[in-house]
Amino acid sequence: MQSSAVSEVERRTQAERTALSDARMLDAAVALICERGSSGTTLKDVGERAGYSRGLASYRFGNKGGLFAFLIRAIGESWLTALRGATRDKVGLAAIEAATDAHYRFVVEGSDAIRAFYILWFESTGPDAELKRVVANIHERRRRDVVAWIEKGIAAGSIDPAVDTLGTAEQFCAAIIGIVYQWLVTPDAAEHLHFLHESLKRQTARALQPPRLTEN
Amino acid sequence: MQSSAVSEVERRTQAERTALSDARMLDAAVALICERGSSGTTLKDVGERAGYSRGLASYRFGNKGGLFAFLIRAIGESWLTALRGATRDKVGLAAIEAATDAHYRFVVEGSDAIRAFYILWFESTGPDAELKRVVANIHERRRRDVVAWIEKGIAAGSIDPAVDTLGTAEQFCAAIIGIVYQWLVTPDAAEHLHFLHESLKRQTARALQPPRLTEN
DNA sequence: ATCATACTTGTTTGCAACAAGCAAGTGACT
DNA sequence: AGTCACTTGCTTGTTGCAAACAAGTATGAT
Repeated sequence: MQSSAVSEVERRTQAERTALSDARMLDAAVALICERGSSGTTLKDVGERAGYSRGLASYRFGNKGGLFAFLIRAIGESWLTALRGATRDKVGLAAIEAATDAHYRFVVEGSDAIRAFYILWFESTGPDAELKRVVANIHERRRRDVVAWIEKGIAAGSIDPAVDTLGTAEQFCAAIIGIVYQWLVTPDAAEHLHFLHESLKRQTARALQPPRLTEN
Repeated sequence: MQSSAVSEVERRTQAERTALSDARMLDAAVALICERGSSGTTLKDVGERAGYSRGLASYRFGNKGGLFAFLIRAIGESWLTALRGATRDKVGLAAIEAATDAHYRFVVEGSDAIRAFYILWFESTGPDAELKRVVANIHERRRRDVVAWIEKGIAAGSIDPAVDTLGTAEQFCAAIIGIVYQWLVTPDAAEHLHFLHESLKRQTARALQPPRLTEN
């Protein structure tokens, strides 16, 4: 509004230009991945759908792997922020339950971006190097968060110290992945997704508060 | 050995020829997928690595999706057979535990084929149509098996009839998927994989034999 | 000998990847 | 403030490669 308010050509700084094209290409890529899958998404289409030339996505991200890594990073970051908000000040089972709820909401609400995110996530199982590293990194961070919650719960006295911390955390993360998988292949079953999250909370609660040992 | 035993060119029936080339291309594809991922695997390389021309894989399977569907079907079938053997005559928790053990062994032993199988499995999360249907089908069959085991366990009196049959089955299948994911991204941790399977058995046992209700 | 089926080779099309050019923003010097 | 050299965002031209299909050759069947 400041410099040439009348001119139709809005003047932007270089940083703003890239930020804008990045954002537009992110949207375009998300839409394309949801529509055609990641292998059906071409760099050409990403650039053009974002309103630029066929070459821009290629130029900016180098190759398909670069684009995908960018997407995972960007969406993953926004997810991480949301998660931190949801679990702030919580420890132990309460934190895990809050995180599970947040995950459910995130999946249901953010739909398209999250779907693309997880499609890429699962794609990273092949030996595709870069993407694999990024995803493994996020996954590891998740696991560490869960471990920390359990340990703080133990310290606070709300969780049995005898609990297998690492094992439970891994089980929990594995279950989340499994749930997401179900959602991806059966996207319509929204209520079903809710059920699986609830069920996971119950199972984790049981794992963290083991029944009093019978003495044989 | 029958017709021209001396001749170096062994005579085969047409059926044998295709069976042989199918098998060789399956091996080649498995190896390539493990080495380079599915997107890095070309039909040309599959044909040539199997000892044929660049065009054979394309001719036989039509397109990449066709090849992948073939792989999933072939490997999935062999897995299903192994599973049926392992759970024969078992019901309830015993069947589920046997199936879990069988899954663990299958993954550890069959390594390369199973890895390729699951890499493709996870890839099928995108909207790639054909592969997706095949995988969803196998997944559904698995789930139904688990439901049947639980129901038979209830009928046999070894499982509490109040148990949420479908929910537990889905939880179980989701956990298997999650475990496999872990293995794919961290293939070296073999003992870890064993732990996750054991842990899943324990959790499922708990879910199926809920602690006697406290009466509040 | 003929026919059918397995397999190969030729050709087209489309994308990825890179290179070279054009355009828009930035900062310094007057 | 104006304009000039430089940097950075973006586009267009080109090459190589794989998918997909068509047309041909060889091998087994009858």
